[in-house]
Amino acid sequence: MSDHANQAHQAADADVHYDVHATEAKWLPVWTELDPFRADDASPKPKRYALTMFPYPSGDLHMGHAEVTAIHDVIARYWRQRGFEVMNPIGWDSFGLPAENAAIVRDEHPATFTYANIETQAESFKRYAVSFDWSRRLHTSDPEYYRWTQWLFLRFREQGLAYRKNSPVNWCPQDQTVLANEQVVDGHCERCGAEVTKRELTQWYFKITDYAQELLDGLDELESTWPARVVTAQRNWIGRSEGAHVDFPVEGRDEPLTVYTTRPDTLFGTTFMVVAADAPLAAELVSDEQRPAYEAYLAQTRKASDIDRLSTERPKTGVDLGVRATNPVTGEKLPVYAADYVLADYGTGAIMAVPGQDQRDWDFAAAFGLPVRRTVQPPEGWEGEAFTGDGPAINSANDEISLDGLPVEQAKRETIAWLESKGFGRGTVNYRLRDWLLSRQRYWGVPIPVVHCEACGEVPVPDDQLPVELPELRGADLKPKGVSPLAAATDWVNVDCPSCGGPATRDTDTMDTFVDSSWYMFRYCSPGLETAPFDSAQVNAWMPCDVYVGGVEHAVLHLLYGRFFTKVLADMGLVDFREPWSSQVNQGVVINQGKKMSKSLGNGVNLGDQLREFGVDAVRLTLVFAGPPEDDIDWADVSPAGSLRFLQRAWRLSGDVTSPAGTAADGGDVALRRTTHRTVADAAELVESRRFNVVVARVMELVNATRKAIDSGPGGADPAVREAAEAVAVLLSLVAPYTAEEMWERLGHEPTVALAGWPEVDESLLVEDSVTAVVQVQGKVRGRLEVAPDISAADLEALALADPAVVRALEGKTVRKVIVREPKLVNIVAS
RNA sequence: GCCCCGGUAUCCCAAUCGGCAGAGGAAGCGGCCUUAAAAGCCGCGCAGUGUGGGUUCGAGCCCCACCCGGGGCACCA
Repeated sequence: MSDHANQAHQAADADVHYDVHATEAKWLPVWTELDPFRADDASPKPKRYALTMFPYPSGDLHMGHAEVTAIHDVIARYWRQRGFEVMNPIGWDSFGLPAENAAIVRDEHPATFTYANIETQAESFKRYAVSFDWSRRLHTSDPEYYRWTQWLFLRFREQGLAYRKNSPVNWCPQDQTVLANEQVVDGHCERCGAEVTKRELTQWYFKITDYAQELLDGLDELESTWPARVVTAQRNWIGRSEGAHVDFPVEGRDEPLTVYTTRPDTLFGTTFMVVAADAPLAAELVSDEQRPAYEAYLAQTRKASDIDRLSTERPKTGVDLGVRATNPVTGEKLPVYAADYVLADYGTGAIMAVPGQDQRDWDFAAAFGLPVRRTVQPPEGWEGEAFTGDGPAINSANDEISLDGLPVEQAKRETIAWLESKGFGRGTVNYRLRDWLLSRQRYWGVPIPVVHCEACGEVPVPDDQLPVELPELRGADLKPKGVSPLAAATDWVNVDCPSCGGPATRDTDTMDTFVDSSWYMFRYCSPGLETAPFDSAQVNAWMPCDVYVGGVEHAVLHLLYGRFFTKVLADMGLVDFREPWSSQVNQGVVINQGKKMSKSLGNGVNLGDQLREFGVDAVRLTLVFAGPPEDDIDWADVSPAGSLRFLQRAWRLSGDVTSPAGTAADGGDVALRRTTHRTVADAAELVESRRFNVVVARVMELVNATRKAIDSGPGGADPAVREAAEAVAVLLSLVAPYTAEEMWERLGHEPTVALAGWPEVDESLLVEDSVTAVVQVQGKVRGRLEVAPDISAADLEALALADPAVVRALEGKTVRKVIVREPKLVNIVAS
């Protein structure tokens, strides 16, 4: 056992120390018995919903869990003290790959590993004294939960919001599954880090793009209550751009070649066209003569990884498709190329190339010896290649329209109007956001509740047959084979078609686990409900969540998907709000010695060790006090030992109070009473504005002031001392529940301090009877005056000018100007 | 390359409206207590706020440029 814990345990002089671990052991069962954190749906109190991102059950809790829940719990416990009915639920995001991979290695079932970890984490959360409502606990891998995930999927499908399509998708060769766009980071699998390749597969998608504009617009309202970086990340991700679709007739083809451009004003400068090599369109357009060359190029493109494709340094490659398109504005015949620098799944998969105004097109033109025609006048002395800035249009006129001389924005508008009037194109809004690829070729997830029948095609599993439960597979059965492990469970796969009764097979993919976590906050509002995913009335009563606390790594994935689900549910009439989380807090990460904790660096800090050494309260206090919640915490910079010392100091106050419980504070030492009331008032404001570290600092001040009052002031019998100590206990209950409870008991009260209520602030004690006014001459402090807080500007100016030090400073000078900011400052300008 | 956030004492961090740069903690130093140490208690703060300009009676805070750190986007037409 460590030195610190030893000292705490010995408690030889009981007035100085309390036994941290004995205190934890004492109160935990009492709280379990009292069950003070169960949220009452029927409560008449105003409701608050405090949500923390539910954990994935990987081993035991670590420092990251400790930080997020410590911060989150301050808010939940504060609201409770303020008289709100608080729902603070907990559950587990318990489907997912790590358990499946572990099951393969250990020849087990993923559930064994998963549920064992959940139990471990649950016990740890309880010891960590998080004020969760355990009665609402859920696990996304429970059939009772995923039944409703399937139900929601079917509702989405009915509305055309879940559909199957064949297209090139991101494929992780390591995990042997497809990935959503959001799960590919710099060309690598977000989860395992393997280089992602492309495969052409038929997959399930959610049509999140239908909501692109609303998801973007909704961010305007969230801007003031969500972290700026999350809002920015989502805006970037959605990537709205405004431009036009332009139709280029193609010789020998009825359909025109339609491109998307954000620069319709540069249409006159188009000197060639490019189609994404891997777009079906390219294969359609290519001439017979060029087909072999195209196919060779395509094969080469397919081999290139996203890493290569993402490199902007890479030389431009492509192949002439052997067809000609006509520029609608000039009538010119333009060559059409296939190239890999154009993306198949953005816009129309084809572009009009304007080398004069686009560097990528310039590079391609240079590589293929294609002409350049500038349509925007570059500034004097321009030595660059493509010019993308603003300037007057040039070389942009035909018999019907002239853009020459117009600035870019105006030229765009004119061009779009002309295109629309001629039927050659139209103004368009485009988004970077793609539909959400939700199917996965893995086992430990929600089975997609669809049956494929030769006669009937795609048939949804009827609601009354839900859930479609996972077949029992374990160990080697789960090994990635490129097709879902479910496909091998033939008894499970082969079913009668729900529609015609003929032979059919189940869909063998499972859902992305982000589907599970897109609606769990709704389920918490009516967790046991067996007839629907949630009770709309309860959901509308509790939601949207008043605060959502979690890591910023979910800025675009989970947080965007959850918003999307909410909007769909609102459109289905199931909820009456359109954003699930009205405010959000992102905590930083806990690092050590300037670096991320890792096994290879050997700088890991184990939460269990810290709790054994310093106790729950000291660790929680350290995490909250370290700095603003969103800042990273370097464990080497903070002092859990210092936190423990402070808690002992606070606790000791409760033993030095000699007045009986219930003593009225009136008549107590006014100076201490002022400090107490000021601290309580400030603490409320600071919690509301999420400056938890400052709250702790203010409580430390109050503890110091109370100590002073006991030792060298009015003494422990003064009623103000009791008032202060009780305030300390309540304020500390937000961060250090064990210490606060112990103090509360020693002060003669019944448990639990968590429901003691926020101390009432006496406004009259917040008004000071005098304030210090600073007198400056030329901005330098020359004197101080004790004045009444309501002193008039004229009186303060007169006092200031009469101050001897000021008079001295003004000798030989003429007063030019006097700025008075009563009651705190006077600045005299003189020369 | 573009966009966002941040640089305050040895360290972590405070500083509502532009108004005395310091609330709190860590480390350090000194004292009391102690046979001694630990713990406890008391005391000790001349950094002018990354750099250079500007606005202002007055700038950590506002404006401009730059440096450093962190994050997002990036062949998305």
